[in-house]
Amino acid sequence: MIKELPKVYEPSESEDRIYKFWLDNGLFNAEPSPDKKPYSIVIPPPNVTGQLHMGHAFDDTLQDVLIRTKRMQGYSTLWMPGTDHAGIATQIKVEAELRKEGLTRYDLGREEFLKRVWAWKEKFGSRIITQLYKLGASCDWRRLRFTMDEGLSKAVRETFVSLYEKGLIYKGNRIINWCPHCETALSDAEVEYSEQAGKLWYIKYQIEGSDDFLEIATTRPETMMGDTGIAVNPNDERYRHLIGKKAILPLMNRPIPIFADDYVEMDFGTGCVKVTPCHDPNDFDMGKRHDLEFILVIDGNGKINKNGGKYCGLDRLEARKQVIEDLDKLGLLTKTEDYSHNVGTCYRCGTNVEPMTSSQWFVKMEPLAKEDLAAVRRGDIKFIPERFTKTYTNWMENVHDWCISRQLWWGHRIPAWYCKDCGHITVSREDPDKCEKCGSANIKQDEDVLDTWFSSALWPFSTMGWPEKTRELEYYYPTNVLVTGYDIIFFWVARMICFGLEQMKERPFKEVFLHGIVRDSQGRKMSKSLGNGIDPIEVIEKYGADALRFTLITGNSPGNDTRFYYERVEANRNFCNKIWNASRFVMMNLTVEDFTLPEKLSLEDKWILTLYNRLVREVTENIEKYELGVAADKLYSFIWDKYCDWYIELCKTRLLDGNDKEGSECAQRVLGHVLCGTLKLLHPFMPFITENIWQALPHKGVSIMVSEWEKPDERYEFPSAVAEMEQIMEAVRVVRNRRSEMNVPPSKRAALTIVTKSPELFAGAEPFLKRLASASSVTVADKTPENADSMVSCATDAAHIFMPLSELVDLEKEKERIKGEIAKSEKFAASIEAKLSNENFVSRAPEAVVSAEREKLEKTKALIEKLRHSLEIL
RNA sequence: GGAGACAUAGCUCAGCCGGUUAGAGCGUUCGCCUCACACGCGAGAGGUCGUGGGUUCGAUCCCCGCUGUCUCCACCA
Repeated sequence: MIKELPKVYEPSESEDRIYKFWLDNGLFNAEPSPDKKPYSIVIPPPNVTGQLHMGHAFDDTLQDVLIRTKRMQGYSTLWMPGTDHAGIATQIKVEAELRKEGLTRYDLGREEFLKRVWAWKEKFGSRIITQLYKLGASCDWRRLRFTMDEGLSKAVRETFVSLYEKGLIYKGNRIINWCPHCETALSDAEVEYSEQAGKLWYIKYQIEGSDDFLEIATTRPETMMGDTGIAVNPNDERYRHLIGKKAILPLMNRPIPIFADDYVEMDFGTGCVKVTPCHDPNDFDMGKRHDLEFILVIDGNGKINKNGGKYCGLDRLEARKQVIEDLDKLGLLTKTEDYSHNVGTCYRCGTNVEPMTSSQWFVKMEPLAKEDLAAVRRGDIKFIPERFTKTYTNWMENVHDWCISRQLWWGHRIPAWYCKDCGHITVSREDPDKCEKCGSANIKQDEDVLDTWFSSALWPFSTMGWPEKTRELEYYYPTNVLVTGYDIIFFWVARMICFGLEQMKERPFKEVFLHGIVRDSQGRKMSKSLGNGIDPIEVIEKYGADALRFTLITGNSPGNDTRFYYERVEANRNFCNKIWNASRFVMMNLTVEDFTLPEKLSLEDKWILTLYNRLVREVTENIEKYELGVAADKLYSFIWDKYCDWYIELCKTRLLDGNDKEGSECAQRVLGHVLCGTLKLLHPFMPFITENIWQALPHKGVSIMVSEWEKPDERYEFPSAVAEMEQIMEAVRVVRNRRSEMNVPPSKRAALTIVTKSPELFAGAEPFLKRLASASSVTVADKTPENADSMVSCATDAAHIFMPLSELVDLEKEKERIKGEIAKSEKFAASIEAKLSNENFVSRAPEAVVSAEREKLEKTKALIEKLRHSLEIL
């Protein structure tokens, strides 16, 4: 037993050692076991070459709390770890490295480039994992998966092929979002809209065969070379006569049809819309409806192509300038207005996204979404907090087909081969060597890879070995809960539900526990560009993982953002220190070998045990309901305000008096029992310090993390002891209060005379009053002492306490003070009386509420009576 | 345009789906080196719970309107 512990807890000295101890003993390992119930969580896979940021720390702490709790509750728990290849993000990083050498990926070629990326992955792939060690994450690391592992790649391929066979994946030439910087298509979810200052240009078009003009307004003149029509509202009187005629497209001098479409708003701009089917989603639809020509004028690199006439080769922004200038010269530019509008940007690089038609692969969402909505409506999948159900259903109800092909090299290559002879596309589970239709060997694989989120969508089952039928899948699937931020509901959560239901015919998780974003102390998002990110590893090194974890868990509620303050980390570091010292105190006084509770318990033992029982019940319940912050708060206040501030102090009487062996041992057992139990309840939140202390205390088993979760024990419920103890505590408080008001130092002790109807109780409390209320002696009396007029008094509802310190007090001021207290209590009593005299209240409120009010009134009256008496004496 | 969240002490937030003399951390005031802890102990000050209605015996909590802040979705060229 360690008795010489340092006064200040130093987390850095033990955390790594403890983590290694857990690893060495295989305590994180998950095995399907028939005699246990399964509990599983898959980690939201971080980018393989990324670093741990506060968002991960938050997300993973929440998961670790749940996993550790369930493990202690006897479940066979699997926390499945892994990393994501993060297509665009990783490729961008490696390309940036290449650029330093003056190279592009095209210089290297596909194969060489991929070698580079793999090397990059080897170099940085383990960094984030070891950072998770620091946090205390209890994942089964033997099972670490990567989205581009062989097995997971097989899952991706199987899914692609089977969806293709069902007609749920198709290739089509449709309008998509294109990032000219990343040079790839993006899905709708990958586009972030931002308000940008722009201009609205008004341009004159001549009507064919006439001297008349019509005017259009546009924010994007650079696309006009691709215009193939002009639309007006069918009800617009101004333009009705032009419908069916043609206008001459300026600069290109090409006649384009004028037609009517409901889409056009009459009161915006001029009421005439230039239609560019290849570069605007709405125009694309109109183009289809009215059978317009489709002319692509912007290339993948954001430059105008050969269809753009003289502007060919110009960057889109340069082209815009030129077009405006030319129109102005021709006298066709009539007006320029400032106009602020939402522009789509790439979520990875921030570049303005270019809508354009392109031949891409899509997942047909409509038939899938039906099931996805039904599962949530049935309650098979529950969102916490519930309001996110609506976010999800709104999105699912309006979901568009998902563009899944990316013009990147890093990722899962699309398993489709094009026949150069017959044009047939062969999509296959095994690499084909000939066209499945015409047998030609002249086939070539699609150059593109799949959206990163395609493989992420399979994560809950691909990590467990699917498409093989594995023990893990059988036992741990579906997972119990998915823990993630509300910001990736669409990217990930919705798609996992989609593919889980489609491929497994079973939901991927039963519950989705959503949290918010960790912001800086000013409420700003932490970001690289602002430089306001806080590195969790630095926080851990300085304050310990437990303090960081506690900071992330407390002070917020599910689904809400939270701000990060060093002051809070410090407060929680102090809490660790408090636990450390309380434990140190217990150990310093230890002579018994175990913490079996004795038959005969003291009042204060009954009090703390009752409160402890309540704590066990509530903390367990709170965790069950994902109210982790509430649970943590309760542990904090129990340990600090109840166990340390009162119980330890009360125990000192028995522990330090020397002659009371039985009492001392009883106190030790209760102290130890409650401490051990509280450490267990705290362990999911603060795994390191609890293990550290638990190891130093008498214990059974290898580790606190596999010890049995506490259960409430009805044998230790003592409500009347709690009430009695409260009376004593209240007496201590009022005496302290009086002394403090008079500025009496603790060293100046005073003889107390207590007038009470519970003489035994207060006589028994003598040691407590001596220790905690600076009493030199305690006399219990049944009536006011003779010399009360020369004493200072204070009162609770149960006790009238006198102490001879009157020389320290101004009599008149004392009278005023008492009068004030009486007034306050009388006001309170009056409010209760008002309630109780209300017929409706007495008859309609629950009996328990009414009797509680009656009791309150009685106590208040008892207090007032004593205060009045004090006043009389003076 | 649609949806949602938030508005509680100087600051940041809790308040566990109606009954509390409304809580915490930090900050602040006063007194303490009290034999676990000054990363501490004791005692205080500080809140018309945004606003106007409604439901109820009773509303910080439920419903409706308003004001303010924020977020997401859609996206009018």
